[in-house]
Amino acid sequence: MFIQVAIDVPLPTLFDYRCPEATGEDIGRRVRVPFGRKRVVGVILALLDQTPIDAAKVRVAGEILRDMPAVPPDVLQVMQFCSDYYHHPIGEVVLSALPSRFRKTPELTDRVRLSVEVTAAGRAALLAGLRRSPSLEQVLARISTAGVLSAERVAALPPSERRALKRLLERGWVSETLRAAEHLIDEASDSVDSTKPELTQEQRASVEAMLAAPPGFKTWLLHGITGSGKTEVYLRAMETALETNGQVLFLVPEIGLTPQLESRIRIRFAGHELVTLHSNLAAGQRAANWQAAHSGRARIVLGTRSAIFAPLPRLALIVVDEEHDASFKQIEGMKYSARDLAVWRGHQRGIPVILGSATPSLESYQAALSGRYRILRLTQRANDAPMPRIHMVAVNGPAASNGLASQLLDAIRARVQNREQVLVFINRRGYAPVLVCSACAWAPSCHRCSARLVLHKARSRMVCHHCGHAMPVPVACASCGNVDLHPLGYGTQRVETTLRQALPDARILRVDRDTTQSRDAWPQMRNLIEKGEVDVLVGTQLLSKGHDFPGLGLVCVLNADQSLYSTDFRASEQLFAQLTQVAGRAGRGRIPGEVLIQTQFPSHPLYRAVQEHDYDGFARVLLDERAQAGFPPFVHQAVLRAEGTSMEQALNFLRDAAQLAQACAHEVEVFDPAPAVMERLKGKERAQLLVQARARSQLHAFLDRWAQQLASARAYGARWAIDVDPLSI
DNA sequence: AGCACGCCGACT
DNA sequence: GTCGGCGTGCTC
Repeated sequence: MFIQVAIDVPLPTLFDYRCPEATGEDIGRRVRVPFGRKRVVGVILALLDQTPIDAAKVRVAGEILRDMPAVPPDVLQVMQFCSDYYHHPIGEVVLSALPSRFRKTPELTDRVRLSVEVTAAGRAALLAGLRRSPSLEQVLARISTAGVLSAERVAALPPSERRALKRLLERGWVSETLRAAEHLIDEASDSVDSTKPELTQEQRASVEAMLAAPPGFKTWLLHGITGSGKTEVYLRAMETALETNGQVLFLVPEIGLTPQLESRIRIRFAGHELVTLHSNLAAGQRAANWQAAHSGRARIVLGTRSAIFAPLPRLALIVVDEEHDASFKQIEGMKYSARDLAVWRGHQRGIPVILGSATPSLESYQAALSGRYRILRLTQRANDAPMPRIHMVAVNGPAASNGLASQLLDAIRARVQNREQVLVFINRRGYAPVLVCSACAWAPSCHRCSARLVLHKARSRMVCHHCGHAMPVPVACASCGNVDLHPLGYGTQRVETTLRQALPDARILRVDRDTTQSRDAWPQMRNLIEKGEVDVLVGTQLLSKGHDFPGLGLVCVLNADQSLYSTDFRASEQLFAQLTQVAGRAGRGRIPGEVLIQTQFPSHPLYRAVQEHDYDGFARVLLDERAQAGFPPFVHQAVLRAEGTSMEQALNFLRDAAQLAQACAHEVEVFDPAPAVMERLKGKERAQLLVQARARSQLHAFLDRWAQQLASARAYGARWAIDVDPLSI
């Protein structure tokens, strides 16, 4: 008996091993195998009676790791589909979709351990004191101070303390099941009414439409304006799925940004176990949560894109919230779209999928227009709050009064005096994007990337936003020696400085990647915002996503115009979505919301559409343009990306690839190889080649042939990968 | 990707 | 004479 094993190497093949003990039960299980001169862990994908591999080459498999549950067949099928569709090596797909715990070679004694934390009973015991068992008390106190003792630290405990931990577990003073947000329930259940809110008419219509649909696969596009209560519709649909003992997979762009959503789901379904799956989890906890999903114990899995690979034996519903968000598309490694896979998996399992957004992607919207998805609309805000009023503030040239037009400063001042909160949104961090020589226009740039270094005054450094490279701020021009270097343009730091000068008494908080780096920085900031201890928030897109700040009355948007110059055909779609989302943060409480967009082009059709909250009209205009110009969703694209130490390497490979493509392309348009928009990135020269076709089937028939030829083509030392359905080209 | 083998330049 | 550069080739 032979087994076919997926191994974490960038090769498009499985590897066959002799394995007499393997049975059908072992498909999806991990196995220790010799590979080259190493021993690695792979996953068994198939059993074979015989192998076409040369008998002398076939080696004997090691131990099958039966302590872990097998990856179920439907998940293996999703992985196989990914490998085929995205042209990514099967071994990397399988192993990268598993929790990291399951990827590496386990030691014989290394079982997955759960993180532990002190229970309510444990806290009570600790308060009462454990005079007769000092060692128990000591360990209990340590876990209590640590909050959570990670699986790694549990494993590292000395034997005596391990024994103590075992007794604590037996007494129920410490619990093994880690529920990171349990405290949220405690906190929130005091203040939040958890009864179900009344549905608005539109919400009820949406819920009823879903209930009335015949069981089985269907994709619903829930198009609900900001504040219209999409979440409540998800919750009702989840209720139905949970009632019939099903499991729900709930995908979000990022976890941690909006813990309100997590606590809301936990509160509503307090009787059902919820686990999260995302990259910020400790390895042990992620493995434990994966197992909870696999066993069916976890009834709700709330996760980011990689959670699409979670094993869910009784999966009954998939929700993709903010489906337009670009973070559902992985841009490194296997470049999959979790949103598209969600629809595939819904079809595979014969269950409904809900894609929700205030600004659906044009792909999803077109699918709804064509009848492939069914659209559900929420056009009214749930709590009768009016939509924010949006005004354009015209400025002449980008450098209006230190970044902010006086009209904006006046409006901010008025709101702050009125004890309302203000959000100033600028999609660029740092102080100024360029530091330029006033004599010869020289500006420091990154030596590893084709990008200017950004001035970070707070750190006194020049920083590359692409590779992280940082250097001291130059005192003189490297080209002409002139000492008069001045910052050009505006970032969050500079706007913060301007605001501090203009509003010396206001409490100003900057929220960007620089100020939220540490793990609990953002939760603390959110706490300050919620308690009303912040007057003005200055931040990047971190602040635009899904938050609910009831005290927020005014949103100011500063450098939106930048996107109007972009060559990316998706720039308009994304700018409209971003402005709509950020505008949606205003006036969610009792305060009527207002949005001021500072622009040089106040009558630009995009701004008009944002102002009129006219998603449908604008989406149709964009779709017409896309149809005319032959862009997605009316064509299907793939990009062959290559990188090397020189541009010639990359281009030579792509020129050969283009020739191969011409030879086997029917109905497929092959463009010329060209340097990437970001020619140099992290010290690598990059180029790309676009191919597109009218029909998805044509593109994929072509890609199958082409990828095979590319595998044996000369690479000139370049590295390459195919990006199917690229988001940016 | 790793990690071998393999064939040519500067060092104890 | 050896250490070490990265070019090519393989991993069941």
